[in-house]
Amino acid sequence: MANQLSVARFKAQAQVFKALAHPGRLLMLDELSRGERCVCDLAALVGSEMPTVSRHLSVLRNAGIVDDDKRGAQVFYRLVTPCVMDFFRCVSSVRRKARP
Amino acid sequence: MANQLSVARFKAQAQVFKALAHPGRLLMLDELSRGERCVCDLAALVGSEMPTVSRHLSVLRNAGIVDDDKRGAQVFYRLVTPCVMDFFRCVSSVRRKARP
DNA sequence: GGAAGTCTTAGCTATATGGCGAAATATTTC
DNA sequence: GAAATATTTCGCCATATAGCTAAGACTTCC
Repeated sequence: MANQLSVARFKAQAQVFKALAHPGRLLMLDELSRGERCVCDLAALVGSEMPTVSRHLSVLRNAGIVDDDKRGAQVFYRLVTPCVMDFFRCVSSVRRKARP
Repeated sequence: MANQLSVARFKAQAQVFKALAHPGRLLMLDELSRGERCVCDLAALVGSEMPTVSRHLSVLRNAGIVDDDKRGAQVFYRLVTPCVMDFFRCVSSVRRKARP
């Protein structure tokens, strides 16, 4: 059986993948790859209610993928680790091999 | 609001991330990166019952990440898209920026 | 300071996911 | 062909996730 150290490491890594495992969150990340956006912008983009979007953003923030910056009444989110976007190329190649 | 095409694309991508969003499955993928393994090997590795492991493997197979090869009474799984392993480096850098 | 705008938190419900044991299926061995 | 081995599928329960509305907190505008 695997040792505890690697189990803990994979548990932490799984958290990051879990944060990426939602279409709406990927859509928001794609948008954030072109610059910071406020919550209202992202809510309009994905077409969900603001509380829902706020929750999604907190998931991404807790995973260390985005960061927030409150300016006035608005909160702007931005991508912390742009390498996340590089995943998509590989994911596309995975998808081409997926069975329906 | 986002167009339907990109929504569909992100939905498919999210499926791949969802398949990666489990510590046990990451552990198995790490093992498979060193060569093909039968289900019983992987079950011993993660320390779960075989039905559980078999289910995890079918998730990975449906996502296009692994493929199976039945030889005799055993079924061997192997990594189809090794680029998946490259994710881990980036994920590590994400984790270092995550808030606890 | 009250109204309007922006965002988050809380409470609720519905659905998805993960684990197990039991049962079904396929293969080898005797 | 019966017993043993390897794997998958099924049925069950417990927990996690996602969406909503309502309510709370903060900022700006008048």
